[in-house]
Amino acid sequence: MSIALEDATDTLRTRLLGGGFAPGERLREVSVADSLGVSRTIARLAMSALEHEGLLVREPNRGSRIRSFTIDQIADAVEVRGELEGMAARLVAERGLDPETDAKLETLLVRSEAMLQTRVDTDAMRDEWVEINQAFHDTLIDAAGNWALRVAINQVSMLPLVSARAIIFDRRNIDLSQGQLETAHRDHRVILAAVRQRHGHRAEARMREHAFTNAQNKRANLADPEILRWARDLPGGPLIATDPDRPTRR
Amino acid sequence: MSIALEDATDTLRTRLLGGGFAPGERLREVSVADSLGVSRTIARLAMSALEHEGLLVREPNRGSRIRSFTIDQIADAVEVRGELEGMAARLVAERGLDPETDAKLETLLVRSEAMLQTRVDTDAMRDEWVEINQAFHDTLIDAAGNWALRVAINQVSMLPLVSARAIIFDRRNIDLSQGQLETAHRDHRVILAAVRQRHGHRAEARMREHAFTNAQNKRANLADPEILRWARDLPGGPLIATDPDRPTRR
DNA sequence: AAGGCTGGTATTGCATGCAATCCGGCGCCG
DNA sequence: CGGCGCCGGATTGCATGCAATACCAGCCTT
Repeated sequence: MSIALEDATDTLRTRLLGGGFAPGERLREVSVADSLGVSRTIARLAMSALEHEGLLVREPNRGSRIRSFTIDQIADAVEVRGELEGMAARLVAERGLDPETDAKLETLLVRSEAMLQTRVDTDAMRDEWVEINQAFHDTLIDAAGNWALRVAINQVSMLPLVSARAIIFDRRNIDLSQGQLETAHRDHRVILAAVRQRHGHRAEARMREHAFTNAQNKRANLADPEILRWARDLPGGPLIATDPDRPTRR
Repeated sequence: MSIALEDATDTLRTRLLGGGFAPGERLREVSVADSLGVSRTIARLAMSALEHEGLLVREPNRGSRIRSFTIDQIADAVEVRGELEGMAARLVAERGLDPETDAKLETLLVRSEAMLQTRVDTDAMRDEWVEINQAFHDTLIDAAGNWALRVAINQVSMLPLVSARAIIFDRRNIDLSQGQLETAHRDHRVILAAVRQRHGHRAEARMREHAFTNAQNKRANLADPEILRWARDLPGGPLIATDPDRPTRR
């Protein structure tokens, strides 16, 4: 991709995930092009890319609409991600961890532990936590050395609130939130230990559970109207459908 | 997508998978456009779509090249498909099979059994077998009712020789080939039985094994130069890299 | 003679213009 | 008064033209 197109795609994606448009809203090429300051061609290509990513649906001769996602769809996708990452963990365990990857994962976990010594209660800390979490998952996936697996995970992670970055912090109840982080961290520890011991099945099972917990938390959290309201500030949050059975139409 | 673009994309995809271009070859927009009888715009969009599907890689300002796939990459992708279809089988088992789906799967298996009464040794029969096989897998996946799972499977199945359609028949040894079909069919029978009994874990494990066997067969078969030569007639066959370490350059 | 630079050519990247299609409103006819 | 058909505006679909960039060959310099 060229630079202008890539910029336009990124900007449009961010705008979509950030709630620049209402779910179900129809996107007209000209307005997209104008708002991005590019030509219709570029806007069209960017929309095409986002269509492939699953954020837009294209209706022949009618242009594109924004997809909206139900909480169940999101949780389902998280479970799929868990299945795939479970496979990644299994593969790495079976094949063995090379020293650099091992060290990298260890460093990440040490950083997590350092953070957990205090409470993760500032935005900066939350951001750092997200980074570490993402890096841990990515490192493990890449270590599996299975290209198709990488692609599949990227595909599902593209959906809103599915990626390892999408962590919902409950600001009302810091203790609860902190507890979730501690649980997640323990999972990471156990997974890494299992991988080191070449326990493929255990690594897989634990990774799956790790994701399943996440999916269940999302289901439960997003059912809470107040948490849902916070979640709308997350990337993709605005795309959560309020009423699953009646997708927003114009 | 519009009609001209869709046609162009399909044609180009078929041509790529069919070996119209050498792996690693650079595709120039004008030549693609001319050969498809469309404008550069459409050619460009079609190439962009195939890039998202993973068949092309785009280098900035340098256009697109055809990806080539090593046997290992293909087998890896088959294993990923197996993992995902295993999940699908598990979900269906846990959630229970509705009567229509049950009947549909049963019908497919009965048809398979009828075919296995005689030898599957004509092209027409092989095609029918492929259809049935594909339908069985698709039905099960759709029954899982997990959209992200569907998307992920479609994504990996797009790669050459990965989909449930890509069955390599060894024409030299009909007995061997017939034996593979019988094994595959027994797998299907066991999977359906496990699903009916709501044995999620068993259904998953067997489906995974089913795919793993397939992946192993592909690894073994494609190592055989003669089978590899036949495989090149399958969709995507020509994209199999002969020498993994030295991707074809112009 | 070898290496670097420069100009030309081929190719991609982007914008705009024209044609095809669709949607909504109005009028006509039953 | 209601339904059907036609027409105009709006929007997408597609093609072409121009600009930018990268590749390559030949020359000039050292």
